Amino acid sequence: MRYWLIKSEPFKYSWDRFVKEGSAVWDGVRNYSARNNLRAMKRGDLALFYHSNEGKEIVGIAKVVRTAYADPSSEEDWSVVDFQPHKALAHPVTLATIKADAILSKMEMIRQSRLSVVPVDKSEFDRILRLSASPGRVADPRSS
DNA sequence: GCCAACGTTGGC
DNA sequence: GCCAACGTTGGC
Repeated sequence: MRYWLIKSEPFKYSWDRFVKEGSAVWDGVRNYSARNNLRAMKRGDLALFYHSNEGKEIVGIAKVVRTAYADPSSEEDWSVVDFQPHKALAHPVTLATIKADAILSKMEMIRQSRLSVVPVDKSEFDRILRLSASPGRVADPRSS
């Protein structure tokens, strides 16, 4: 089981709409690294759902329900993956929190800030979940 | 194969 | 609205 992070501008496609519709074809990815990440996803993998531009926070978790297939919105060699909502975060985890955290500030999403589909380590994923359980920040284990 | 020009993403 | 980072394109 692997973990990922997928980005969406809420004005284009929001978490709320994703939940309302019950599933999403993740199309429109036009970057080779992002495409390769999509292609590496397996059924059941979990992806953090991040709102870029507006919000700048992780708001929920999506689950891969269909692995990569040809993007119907393109004649070229692009891929899509189907997701279903898995769980909303009780409290969104903001970019500011991520950047201020010793573990999370090393995330690929920070290193490669423009990439819309990035891998996430299990330790990072677990920490996001912990932070999302309560409002505000949770003490960094390394600093205690 | 190099690199300048340009477009896009996304944070600020 | 600006700009940094980075990917892509195309001339040479």
